[in-house]
Amino acid sequence: MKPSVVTIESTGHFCSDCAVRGSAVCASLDAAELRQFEHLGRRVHFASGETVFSEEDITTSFYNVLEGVMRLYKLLPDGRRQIVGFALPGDFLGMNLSGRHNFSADAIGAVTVCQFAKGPFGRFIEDRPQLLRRINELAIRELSQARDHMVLLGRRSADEKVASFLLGWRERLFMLNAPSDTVSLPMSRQDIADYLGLTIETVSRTFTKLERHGAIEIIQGGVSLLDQARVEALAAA
Amino acid sequence: MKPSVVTIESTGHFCSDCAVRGSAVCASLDAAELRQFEHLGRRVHFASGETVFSEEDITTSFYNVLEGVMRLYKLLPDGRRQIVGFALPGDFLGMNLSGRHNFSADAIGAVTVCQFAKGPFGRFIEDRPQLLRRINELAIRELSQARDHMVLLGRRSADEKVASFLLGWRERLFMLNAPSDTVSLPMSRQDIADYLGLTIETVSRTFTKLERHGAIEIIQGGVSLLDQARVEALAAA
DNA sequence: AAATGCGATTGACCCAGATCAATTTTGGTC
DNA sequence: GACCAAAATTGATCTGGGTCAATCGCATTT
Repeated sequence: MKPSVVTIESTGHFCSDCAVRGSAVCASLDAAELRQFEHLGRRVHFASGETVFSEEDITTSFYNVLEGVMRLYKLLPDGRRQIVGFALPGDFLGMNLSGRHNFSADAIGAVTVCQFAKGPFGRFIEDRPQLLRRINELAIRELSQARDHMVLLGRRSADEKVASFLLGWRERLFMLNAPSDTVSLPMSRQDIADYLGLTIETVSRTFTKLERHGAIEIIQGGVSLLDQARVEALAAA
Repeated sequence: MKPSVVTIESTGHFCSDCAVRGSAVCASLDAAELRQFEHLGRRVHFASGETVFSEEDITTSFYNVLEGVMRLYKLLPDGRRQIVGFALPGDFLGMNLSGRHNFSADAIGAVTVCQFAKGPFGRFIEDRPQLLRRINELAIRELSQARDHMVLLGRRSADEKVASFLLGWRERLFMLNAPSDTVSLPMSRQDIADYLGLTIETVSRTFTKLERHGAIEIIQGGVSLLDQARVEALAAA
């Protein structure tokens, strides 16, 4: 979907009371640095379905997700799509070598990001190895997740893929805030399919199968984990 | 395979005439720093099939590949294997967050690495942001490769997987040294299968098919690219 | 409350790639 | 150069998940 209305808030927000203060890149900054940092970023809102940046776009900004969920994906020339990850509040996007993004990102539901212009942000990092170290840390974590996902894509069955996805997603939501055995799934079945390397039909059938076996209950906007042990068994660690 | 004979050379080597001087982490160091750096690493040899480190091992060292090829892989409890990458000279291994490796690595053929103890290396980085930046650069490059590989694993057909693999591997060898349309494949068919998320039979059949179509010739220890355009077409970039 | 439209589900059928099972080729080794 | 073991190839068959094609829900609009 193409961008339509983007809202930019210029003022009125402070890093010190930012929701992702503790988990994002900025976690590595002290109070004084944070005040300077504040002037670098601006909050930007995206409506559901809007594209935040596209693969092969020149990188002009870095983004810190504040609210909402984004899908990160790559397309093949013939339209096949692979979702390489979902971004949640606290995730940092935009790192690259070539000066171009190497995946596209769009909003699933309403999204707020903290946007940093590349130049000023780069200069700010320059003499703050702490921040660089933090960014490195995030990159290494993502790398580890990426490798786990390769195992899933290359070597797991459809049942295992869906079960691991549910557990992994639940875990990520848990890390953020809401402890809950009802797992909210803001993304579409097609998104899940493109994340797991399956078709939408297979994802749907697998959900239904899990429900028939009493492992989950499919509810509005998500699922309820009824029998976590069973789902874990299916995920086959 | 378990470690058997590991040869350690304590002296007699200098970073300044190291084969990977220009491409590895050390590329970010100046002559003076290089002399200090020299004392941190030691060259270690591994014989074919030996394991350099295993997943879940406590990280005690970082490694810089100097010579040879390594397979990097993860295993599922039931033995299914996914190769998450191949390491070539210049590659840097061992970065992680948890203090444990998140994949295993073993030698394909004879391998020489430059091994750094975690502590001293960490301290050396401490006040050298240049080096940290270099490591970050390498991590980001790997992340980009990992995402490309997710697309391959999740959304490409067997033919496309094999064709892209051949082109990608040829490209990596090209970057290193030997410009050549004969592509050396030091890894086994099983390794290729576990890298591409296929079975050994499918890899073998696809090679044969490519050969029948005149796109490649299967030779001792590799293949010869006869019709690169055709292979590229199959890879469907 | 009927109409619309899109996401999700379900069913019927198919096929790419897995599995199972022999060979064949290659590389050592005595 | 005969022998053996491991790797690779090839063939026959099977099947998990894809493809094609209807519905089925709902939420939104009129």
